[in-house]
Amino acid sequence: MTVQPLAPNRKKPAFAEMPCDDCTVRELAICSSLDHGELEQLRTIATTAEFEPGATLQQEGDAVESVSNVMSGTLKLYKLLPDGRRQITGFLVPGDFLGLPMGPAVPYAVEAVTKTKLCRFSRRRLVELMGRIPALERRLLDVANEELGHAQDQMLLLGRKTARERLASFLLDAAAKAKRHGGSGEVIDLPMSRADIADFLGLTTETVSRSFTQLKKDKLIELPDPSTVRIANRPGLSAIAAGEIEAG
Amino acid sequence: MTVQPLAPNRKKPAFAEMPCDDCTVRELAICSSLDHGELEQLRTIATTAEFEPGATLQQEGDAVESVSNVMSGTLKLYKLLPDGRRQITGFLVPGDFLGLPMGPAVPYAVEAVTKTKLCRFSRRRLVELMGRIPALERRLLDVANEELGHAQDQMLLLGRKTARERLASFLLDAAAKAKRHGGSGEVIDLPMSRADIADFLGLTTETVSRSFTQLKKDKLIELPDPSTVRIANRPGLSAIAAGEIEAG
DNA sequence: CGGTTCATTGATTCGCGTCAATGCAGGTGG
DNA sequence: CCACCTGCATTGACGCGAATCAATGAACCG
Repeated sequence: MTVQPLAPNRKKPAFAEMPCDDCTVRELAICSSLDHGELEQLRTIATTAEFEPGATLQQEGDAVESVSNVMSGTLKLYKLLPDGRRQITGFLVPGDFLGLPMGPAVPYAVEAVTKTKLCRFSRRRLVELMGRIPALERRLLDVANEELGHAQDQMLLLGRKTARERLASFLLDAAAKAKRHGGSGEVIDLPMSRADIADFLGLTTETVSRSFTQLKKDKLIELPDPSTVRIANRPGLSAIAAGEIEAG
Repeated sequence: MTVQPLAPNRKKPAFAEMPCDDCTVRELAICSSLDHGELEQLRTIATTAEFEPGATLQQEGDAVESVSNVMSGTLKLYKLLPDGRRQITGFLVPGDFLGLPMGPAVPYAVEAVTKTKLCRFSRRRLVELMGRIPALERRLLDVANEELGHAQDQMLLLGRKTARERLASFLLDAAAKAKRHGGSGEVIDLPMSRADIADFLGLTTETVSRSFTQLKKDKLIELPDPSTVRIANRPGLSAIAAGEIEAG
């Protein structure tokens, strides 16, 4: 998951600085739908940017000037209520697209969980490109459809699942994501804090922690350290995540 | 429980049966992006179908053969857990598009709340048309983006809002929807049961009912009958929905 | 080393769920 | 026309799962 260091680029065409050939997430990102010529066009409007953990990329309501592919690192998207209650609507990992839903203003805040590198496009120019490259628009529609599916799963989780079921679902999703990026599917690295997990699952840190302990006691997972989880009993964990178990 | 279309149109071009000129939701539906010639093309692949209240249009996991515009009536989309817990992910009203996210199988069940009329297209042929009509694809992307925005709002609601706040949010959304269709924005008709509202808001019917009573007591709404709500104090209701109020 | 942040665990509270009863239409058949 | 359902909304009594409040421990760091 390591990426070679980059010079700080700003607005210059990033031809030399951003060789797509070296991009480790090209097959996952929206770029995967493009042929060589189209990729060349996209490349000319792309720049890179890097953020440290905790950095705020944008606030809810900010004007959207750019959209991005995540090249490395992890981001969190969240919404806030006036009194500070927070709901994290998603985590973005390498290959994910940042910028949906596309509107004049972003409906959520974005913050870096780990050191994160983005491949950025001007939103305006991307829209222009979409007009000329149907495959790009199609790909974006596919991504939006995927996101919509995840969002609906998350609604079921937040509206109807117990704390235990929520955590089980989260861990399985994380494992699936990790697998897409060369992970084993058994061992999961969780770069985000318990508070982040709680705000994603609609719980508190205490409840998340207790649920971890509970899953561990039941031999469904192992917890070598707080940010590393090993799935010890996948069928059991899946059954809980799916809501197939009566009691705990 | 399952009801078939009343007007059994199958494959015939529905020129006579579905005169778009008479369509009252054309300006709201995906059709709004099309010029006359394009509308003509879409019309040739459209048929209509009608469903009685309670009719199941499709089950979660069914193969997708068609997508639709809602012409009249109300639909609910929902997901189920094995033990019967249900999460309604959305209600569709006239002008809404049924079929997102577009995949090989629908990730939710669809049921008619009231008598409902659909303008239906073969999914396969719509995808073909999308290839030829960029505006159609663009419009669908817009719709998907809109849906994504709503989904994220709903995640905040389900994960972090109190029962009272959830109901206030729901009523304001319903009022906004009604206004798009010529309603006053003050009086809301709720065709769905308390159980449906509960399953949409991640609550129980009892809690929904108690929250109604509470809002009524606080003079924020009036409730002439269970399916009719009048907003009596919009600023107050908005403040609650936004989570700006300390206590109840 | 003190200071800070974060995860875990325990004790207690509370909002909402569960269980139960009542009321109120609307439909049906005698 | 009325007796009797049946389904839905409302209300009350009570219990539980997760939140809140609080303390401890572990890792990191200047």
